[in-house]
Amino acid sequence: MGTVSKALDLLGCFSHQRPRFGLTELAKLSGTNKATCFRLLSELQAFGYVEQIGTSREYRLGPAVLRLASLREAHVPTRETALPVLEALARATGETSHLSLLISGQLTTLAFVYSADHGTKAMMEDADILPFHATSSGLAVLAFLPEAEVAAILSRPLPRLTPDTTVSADAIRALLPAVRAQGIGETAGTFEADVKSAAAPLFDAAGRCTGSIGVAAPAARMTETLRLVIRHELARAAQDVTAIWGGRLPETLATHWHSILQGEPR
Amino acid sequence: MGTVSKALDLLGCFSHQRPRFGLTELAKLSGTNKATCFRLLSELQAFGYVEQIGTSREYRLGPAVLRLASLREAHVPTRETALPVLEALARATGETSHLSLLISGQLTTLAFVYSADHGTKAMMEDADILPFHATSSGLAVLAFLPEAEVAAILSRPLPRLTPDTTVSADAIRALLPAVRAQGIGETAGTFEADVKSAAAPLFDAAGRCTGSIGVAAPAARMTETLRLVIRHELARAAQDVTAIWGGRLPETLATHWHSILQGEPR
DNA sequence: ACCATTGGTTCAAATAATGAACCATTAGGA
DNA sequence: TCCTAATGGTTCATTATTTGAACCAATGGT
Repeated sequence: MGTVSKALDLLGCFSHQRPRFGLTELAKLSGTNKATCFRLLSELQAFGYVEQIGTSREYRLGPAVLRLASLREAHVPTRETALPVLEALARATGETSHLSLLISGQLTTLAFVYSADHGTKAMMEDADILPFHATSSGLAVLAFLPEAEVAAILSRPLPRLTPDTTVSADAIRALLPAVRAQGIGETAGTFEADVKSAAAPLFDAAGRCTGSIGVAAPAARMTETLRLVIRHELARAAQDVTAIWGGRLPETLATHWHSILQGEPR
Repeated sequence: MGTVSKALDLLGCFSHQRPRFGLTELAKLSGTNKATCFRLLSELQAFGYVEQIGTSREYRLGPAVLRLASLREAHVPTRETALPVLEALARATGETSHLSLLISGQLTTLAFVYSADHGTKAMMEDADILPFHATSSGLAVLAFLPEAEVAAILSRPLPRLTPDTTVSADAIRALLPAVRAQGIGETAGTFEADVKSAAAPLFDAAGRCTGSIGVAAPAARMTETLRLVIRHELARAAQDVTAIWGGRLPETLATHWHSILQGEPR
């Protein structure tokens, strides 16, 4: 593995749950030698990608990442262009809508919008990484990924996050044909015990699946009626985002979603 | 130089002016061998920090940078907390306010706010890199940087951007004591011919200068009255941002700004 | 049909990365 | 107060990776 990859691995260690690290701590987590980790961090620090917190010596992400993100959004406004669709989706369903991007084999939350309709709602955080096997977004993406990538993902450990999490790779695989046919993945309590959700895949210009758009609701509110509304709105929203991003739907999906949109008027 | 630094240099090559690159192009610009550049890009691509544009083979920044920025802002809300101050500053002065951060020796625009008061205004872009010698922000920061860093910055070429740009290092140095005493740097037409601007430095918890906050206006509108209003509002705004970020002003500055705020009521 | 340029690849030579052991500083507890 | 056990940071001989000139294949313009 290249040296650069190790440095980027270090950046990947940061998360909402662990936003700062001591040197030894990070070395342990990333599996690098302490001296190596130190040298890598020093280089990242020199460029402002990490910084040390004032008095303590812990490391956290530095301001240089803001510049890159700003440039990326200015040139390829991914988040900005998807937000209006997310807002419409949250409004139409009365539930939390969210959008995830497939980044380097990981499904990363890029944006979300809450609905103001209810006192309770499914909560989300930007930049969180979603497990493929336990989320509707994960299933939606898995169903449209090349077999090689699916195999790679399902060969990793599939942790049990709730009593209902599907932890067998074969069981996950068995779900995918239906997801592929419908163009929508659904889960119930597999990620968070009291949340049910549905999600649809997104595609790039080459027709590759690059992410998903979803809706999550407290289990108690997910009636069959709401479920159908969500499926309807998701088909529309996924088509919209894919179109805005200049993507292209697989033929079969375009057809099936068309029928969903015709058959179940809002 | 470490390999990681070379990879980070590649990321640093991206800008508003040049948001995508062919391989050969980027190799030339970054001064790396084409093979090296390719290998580095491949590693960055594997992690989603760059991506190749659909049909063409050009590279651009990838979506992974969005995740990092999102995490950084969630944990250290730099931009978000400064924006209200920028808005107040733009409102109070009727001109464009902006905030820059010292990142890895470069002064980087983090945020800006336009005023709706006039049909013309000084234009800005996020993530742009400001030349120290030609901007009020640059002078404000230079005046409060350790001598070693000042020397490093002024030893680099100082390009003539307009007929009025100060291009002599000694001439820049001569300006700094006044800026240090006032706590405010000012320029007139040194960056963009028809823009005058003023800026004040920002400080971190250790009292180090980490950026600046400024106001830029079309030269024709910068009367002595407006200039005094801007100086007044800048002193306030810089104190506010420094306080919000948990920074500490140098003693002398705190005193001088206090007198500005007392002496020139709004 | 040609040439110029591009992205991408190869492999021996050169260089940089590695990691066990070490030091210095700090925090906490007895 | 002193001792212990962490921590962040450093060293340097060994090792493995990076490097770059030359090369290839593909594309596009003339």
